[in-house]
Amino acid sequence: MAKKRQERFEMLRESSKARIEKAALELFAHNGYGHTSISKIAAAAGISKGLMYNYYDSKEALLQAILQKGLDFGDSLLEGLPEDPKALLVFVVEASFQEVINNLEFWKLLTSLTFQEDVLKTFAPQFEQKKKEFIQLGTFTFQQLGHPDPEMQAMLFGAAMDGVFLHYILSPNDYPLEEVKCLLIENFCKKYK
Amino acid sequence: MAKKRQERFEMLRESSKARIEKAALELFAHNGYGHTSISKIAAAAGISKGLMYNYYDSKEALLQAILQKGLDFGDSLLEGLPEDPKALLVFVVEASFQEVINNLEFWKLLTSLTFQEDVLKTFAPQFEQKKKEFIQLGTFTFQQLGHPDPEMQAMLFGAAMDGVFLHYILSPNDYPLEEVKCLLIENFCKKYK
Amino acid sequence: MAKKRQERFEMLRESSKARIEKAALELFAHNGYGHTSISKIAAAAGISKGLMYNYYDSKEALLQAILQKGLDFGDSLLEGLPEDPKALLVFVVEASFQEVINNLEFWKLLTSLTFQEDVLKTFAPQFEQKKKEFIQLGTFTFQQLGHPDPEMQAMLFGAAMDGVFLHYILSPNDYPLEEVKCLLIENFCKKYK
Amino acid sequence: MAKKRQERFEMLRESSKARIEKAALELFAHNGYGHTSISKIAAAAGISKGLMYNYYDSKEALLQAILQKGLDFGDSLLEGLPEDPKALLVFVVEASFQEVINNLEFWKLLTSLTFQEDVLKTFAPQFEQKKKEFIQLGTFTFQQLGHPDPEMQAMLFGAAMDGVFLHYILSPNDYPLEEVKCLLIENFCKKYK
DNA sequence: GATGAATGAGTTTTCATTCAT
DNA sequence: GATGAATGAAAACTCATTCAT
Repeated sequence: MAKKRQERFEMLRESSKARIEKAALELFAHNGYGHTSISKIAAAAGISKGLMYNYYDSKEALLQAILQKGLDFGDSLLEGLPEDPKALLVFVVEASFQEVINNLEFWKLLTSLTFQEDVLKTFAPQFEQKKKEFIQLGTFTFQQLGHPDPEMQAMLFGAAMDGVFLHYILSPNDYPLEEVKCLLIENFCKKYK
Repeated sequence: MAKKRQERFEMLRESSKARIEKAALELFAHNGYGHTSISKIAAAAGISKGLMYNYYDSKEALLQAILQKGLDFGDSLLEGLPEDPKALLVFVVEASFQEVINNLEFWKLLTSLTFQEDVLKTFAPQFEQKKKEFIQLGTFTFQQLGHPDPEMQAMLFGAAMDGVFLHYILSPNDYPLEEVKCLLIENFCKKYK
Repeated sequence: MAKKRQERFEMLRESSKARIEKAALELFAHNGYGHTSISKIAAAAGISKGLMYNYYDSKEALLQAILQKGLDFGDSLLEGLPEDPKALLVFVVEASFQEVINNLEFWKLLTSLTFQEDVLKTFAPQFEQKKKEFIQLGTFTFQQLGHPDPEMQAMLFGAAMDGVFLHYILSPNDYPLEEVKCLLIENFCKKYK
Repeated sequence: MAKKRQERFEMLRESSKARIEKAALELFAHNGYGHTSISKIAAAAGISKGLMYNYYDSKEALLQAILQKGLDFGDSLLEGLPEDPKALLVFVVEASFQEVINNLEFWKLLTSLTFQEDVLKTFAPQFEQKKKEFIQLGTFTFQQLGHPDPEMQAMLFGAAMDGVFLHYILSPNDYPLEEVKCLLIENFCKKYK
């Protein structure tokens, strides 16, 4: 039947796409987007150069596909937040750390791309929106906790997390992530008189 | 002192070498190392492509020369430190923020290179050393201030600063650097019971 | 007769082969042979790329098949000619103009291929033969009409027709084909003293 | 002196550019623009592929440069026209034939490009303008010569010339250009009662 | 017959680097 | 020192063709 064939092709396609995206993410994260050639991706994925272009219009389109997948995945962070402000902050910290641990390569890639603005322009609006939401949530929560300058504290809080992630991403094997996380919680997730 | 580097620039201001490095730093910081061609650097510096190779063996050697200058800072940071632990932390924060403000382009470049391991490999040992010294100083100081886990607190402190710098570097015009700095001092530079 | 080709198309109308040739002719004529990919032809014909290779050995073989059909015309042109020399010339003009109008795309393609010698090399002998026959017929006719240099006049006559067709093919919507045809007849299809 | 060096470089550049344009025109005219790769041009010109891009931004820019040069050259056709209408037509015929003979390859290239509209879009306005001028001149002249439909006659006249050129371009060695030219003059450059 | 995933040779283009002057 | 013409390796991308199903 025709369906069988279509299914088979669908499977082939998905398997190849997955292989390509896996190889590309790995190489992009490790060597940088600019330093990773299609040839290397194809070699790592065990396919020919040309096949990539059956699935993605360009090298950049491949990157976009990888980023989109990662962003879809991370959308769930702000769901199911606790009501209690202290608990909420702790939850955000825990969830964020878990996400970075789980998708280390993706976050490494994303962070490295931050400095090549042109490649990220497609996603810039989405990022700005998320950042704003994060700051707003933080501002509101630090206000509840009695902080005198909740918005700035939210920014500092975000910066501290990003700083930790930066260090962790750069040497994930050595970094005492768990301990730093605990101190981060102690330092920020508390009543401010 | 940061003045050292400035002096060096002063001395070379009129020389081709200085013009090359100035143009290169600007372009590298703005457009990225990989996206900046020798042609553009030469044009911006007002010299010929060939002359570059009289001074530097390669594009990477030019980069290394630029980076080398940045390493002077760390040395000067740890000079003339106050005795008092609280004052010391405040001093380090103030000096670091000032350095990043003064040499924004250099730090933007350095941060962007963080994710191109190969390019930085020459400096990796030096950076590791500086980082260790910074952590040791922090550890000692937080101990003096009575923190129960001074080493981890030093790491968190360093991460928070780097996070703030990261955000500032990415949008230097919008970022409320001064306010965040004050909060950073309030949050970290204090007695811990 | 031109009907021959049409019949052939009728018979194959529903078949994949006819759909392929129809789509290919359209695309070749509009976008050029070189700029038309097999993928686009297959998509336009509603078949798979692979199927094309069941019918034709290569892209060029497909082109050759399309061109072969056009050669039928010349054969039919010289059938049923009037005896009277003036009437004969008028008949040739009318029939040729009608053929170009009816099969505009085919003639557009053929003309554009004129400048890609390699592609036409298969047909070069056939074309040469037709041209020679046409010139001979013209020579004979202009002789009957009393022209002092009938062969050269035949060549000029053929060139004038081809020139008109060239202009018409390049902007079929604007060109005053009918008026120019009338003048062509007036200028050439007459007694030369 | 600096001037000497600049002159020397200027000469080098011009000589390379001339070699490139000569090779390109030859190959474009013979094999078609699309079938001629940069590699082949470079090989024919005895230079490296890369050098082309020192002088032209792209393959298309090289083509444009070649076309522009040819058009500048052909601009002089309509200068110094005789007053007498018959003599004017003869003059146009003679000058046009001479131009095509002198720059055969250029005209072959230009004609072949007529069917790849996209490449010519830069020049389309210029061509339209020239064509219009030519038709207007012809219309006016045939009117002077007493032709009842001078505009259409001008179009036929232009078509006849283009047709002759087309045939000549396609087999320049065999074509009896001189004789056909004489007949063209006899047929068109005369009083129409 | 029919499909479309997969291939790989070929194309345009970029750019760090060399070198004759 | 200084120049910029010239090189060539490598990059992104295209597409006719093959082949397992």
